[in-house]
Amino acid sequence: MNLLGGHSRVSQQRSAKNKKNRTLRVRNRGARERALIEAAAKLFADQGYEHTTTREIAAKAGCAEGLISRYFKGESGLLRTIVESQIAQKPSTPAPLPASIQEEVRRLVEEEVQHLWDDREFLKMVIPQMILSPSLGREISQIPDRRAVKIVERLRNYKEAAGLSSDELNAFATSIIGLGFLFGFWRPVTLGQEREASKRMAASMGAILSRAF
Amino acid sequence: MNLLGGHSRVSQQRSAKNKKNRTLRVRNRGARERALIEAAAKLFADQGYEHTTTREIAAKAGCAEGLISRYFKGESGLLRTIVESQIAQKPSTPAPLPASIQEEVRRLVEEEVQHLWDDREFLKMVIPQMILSPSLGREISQIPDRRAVKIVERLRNYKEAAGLSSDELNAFATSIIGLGFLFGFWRPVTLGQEREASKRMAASMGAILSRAF
Amino acid sequence: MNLLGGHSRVSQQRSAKNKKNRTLRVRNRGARERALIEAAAKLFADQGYEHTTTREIAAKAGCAEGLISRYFKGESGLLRTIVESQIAQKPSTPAPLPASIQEEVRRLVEEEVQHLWDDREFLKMVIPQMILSPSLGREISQIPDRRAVKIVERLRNYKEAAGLSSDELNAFATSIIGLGFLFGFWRPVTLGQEREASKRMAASMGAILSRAF
Amino acid sequence: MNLLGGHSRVSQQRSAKNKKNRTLRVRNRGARERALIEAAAKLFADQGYEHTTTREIAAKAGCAEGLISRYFKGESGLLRTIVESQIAQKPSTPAPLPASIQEEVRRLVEEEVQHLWDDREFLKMVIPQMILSPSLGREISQIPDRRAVKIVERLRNYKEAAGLSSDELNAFATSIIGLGFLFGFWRPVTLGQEREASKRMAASMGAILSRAF
DNA sequence: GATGAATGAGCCTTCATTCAT
DNA sequence: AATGAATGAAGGCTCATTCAT
Repeated sequence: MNLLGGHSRVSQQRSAKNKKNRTLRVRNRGARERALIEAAAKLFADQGYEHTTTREIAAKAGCAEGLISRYFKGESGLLRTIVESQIAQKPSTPAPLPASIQEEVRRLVEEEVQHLWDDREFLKMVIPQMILSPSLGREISQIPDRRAVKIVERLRNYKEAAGLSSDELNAFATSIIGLGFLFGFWRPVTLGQEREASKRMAASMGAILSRAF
Repeated sequence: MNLLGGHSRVSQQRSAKNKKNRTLRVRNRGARERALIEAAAKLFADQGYEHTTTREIAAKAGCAEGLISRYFKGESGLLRTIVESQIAQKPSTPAPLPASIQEEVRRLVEEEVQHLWDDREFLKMVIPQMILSPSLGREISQIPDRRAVKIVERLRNYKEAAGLSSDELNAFATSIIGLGFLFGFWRPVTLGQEREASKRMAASMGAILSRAF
Repeated sequence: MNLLGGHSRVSQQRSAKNKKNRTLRVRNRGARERALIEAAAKLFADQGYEHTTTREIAAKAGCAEGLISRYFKGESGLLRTIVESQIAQKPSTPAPLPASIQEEVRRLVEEEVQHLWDDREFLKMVIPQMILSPSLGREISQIPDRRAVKIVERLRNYKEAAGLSSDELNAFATSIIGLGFLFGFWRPVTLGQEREASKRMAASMGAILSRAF
Repeated sequence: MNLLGGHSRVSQQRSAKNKKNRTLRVRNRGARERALIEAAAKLFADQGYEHTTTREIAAKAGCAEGLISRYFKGESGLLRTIVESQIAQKPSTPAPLPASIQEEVRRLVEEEVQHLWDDREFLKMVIPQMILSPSLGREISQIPDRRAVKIVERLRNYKEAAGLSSDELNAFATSIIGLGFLFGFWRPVTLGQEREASKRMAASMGAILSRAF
């Protein structure tokens, strides 16, 4: 009941009983945002974005549900924030070049497998959204494409790479990335193959590919 | 029989028990089930299972919403029915063996690319669910695994295949399937790469792989 | 937990316990719509549109909240429906013409006062919305404008009306409507004047106006 | 002093108790209060009280949201402050009496129309609340009632007014106020009639009314 | 004193399922 | 057998207020 006698829809004066057993408030926006992002990323990966409620995210992050809307403009904004920060991620320092291209190919395959496995939480989270939204897919494709460019550059350091045209080299690098996806993420995570078996298969295939030179 | 035109298993179970008025009833029920399956498969692929309402499915199929619960025990049963019928699908007739293993490898890659492209609607539909449900992933992994076995069998017809161990051959076949997935589905559909570019990359890679022998 | 192991956001299978103590379902869409309209009109008038929750409307109408969205496209659609049906209302049968224009003026004022009093629930409901939305105001202004035209027509039946120009006659009729609004609605309902006092004032003013001829 | 520039009663109460640093503090607090009142009055009139958030008010006033609770005991207190200051408003200096009562009646109508037009922002703000709260309506009705008394007093200066009883005179004055409301606020602001057309209608009606004497 | 981060109750809406017709 | 009206349990979001800083 407000000033004018009407029932206010929103302003129900918080009664005295709420003063007790209230959680201590902390003021730290940055930490709250990070907690929400972390909680959401985990839940999105585990249950899927569609099955994750803002209630769950807030509970896991230990803060109020309303902050999701306020900080990220809604649940979808939270997803977008996570995706964008992942896309913007800086590349790691490159490994030293092995002596032979065969060695390098094997190493690349192994590295990609590991990399995709490390990113599995992110992939589980975004793949359903990529399928729904072509534009998101295109945005995310920057990640493997940039990696492919890096691989081509590395392979060009070996004289044997001269035997392949630019397009072939590009297809080769893209395929290495793809095999990383396949054996690092797709088969172990999505198809449920045992991870060690996946890695062995990848290593076999790396060895076979290295013979292309 | 393709996914979207497949006979529903439910309709086959039920068709026997209607003794009277059989022709009419069977035709009606079967037709309705097929209409629902077809409508659902299209909508699930386009909008995702999570964003497809039973209302939409019924509207597109031209029948009442309640039938989804009645025939398929709910929306999820409809998805299950579709997935199961796809898994149970009979393999198509194999192509004749080319003269050289190089030719065969190139052909296999191309065939896989085409195959995964043809199945893109199904994949778009199930991938988000596979990520959510390891058991579904394991079930679906039967499909590529059976194909890999077939590929191994075919490659064994060439003497050059003897140079690879059984594990290597298996990894090789699995990788071919994976490249089919990569260039037939993943890159064109999910990452938004132009389909022809994807096919060219796949052909390049097929050529490179064929040199492994 | 659904088919795929994920938690469905919406499809929580209704457990068996709900089968008991469920209200009997009646299938009568028209009656439901009318009940909702009636309940909403009353609540909107009493508490204001902004302070009326769909929960309250549904409870008062004795049906499920979701129907408001389904039938009227939301709470606002319910308001729109009510307003439109009021605007479209057929005019009542006109009273017989009194012998003198003086009598007619007094009668008109009285009639308008009564009319606006009768419509007070509707006015209480729409006025806040009219103030918010100019377009709604313009739409609703059709009601008094049509009434003013009718009044002008009636007055033209008396030779004394010839003493007023068309504009004057129009202003006169509009003022009669306005006095009806003033003493029939505004003062008794909004300013809290005692209704009988309002009516007496209106009668006084009617008498004074009648001397204009 | 106009509504939107009026001194807050709260600020005057508080201004005394700050002994130290008075000038600065008083100026700041008073200025903030005035800024909040001004911002709120504008927003309440434009969007309605119900649709105005404290966030918006604070943003427009250029100060912190929390001050609304602190200074005015919440958003509703802000509205109450505005309304009370308007009700308490001093009457303006009366115009000189024209030679004829006819002239005076025409002048009064015109004056009222202008007056209600000037107050339109205030009316847009309070009308929805008046409809919700009879007590607020009664409080606000002081404003037109006091004006009606003033009009009666003025009319009594003319001998022609003696032809009307006290009640009639009162009804006449109240009707003039009502026509001011009708043509100065209701029709142009709420019904969307063009303002000049409203004024012309009012002038016509003023002329007609003046013939009552 | 002033700020604005944080709270959390409550709102409208959606939608799979049920069941009277 | 088929329909679609009705249900009701969440879900995301808003926003006045509180209170740590």
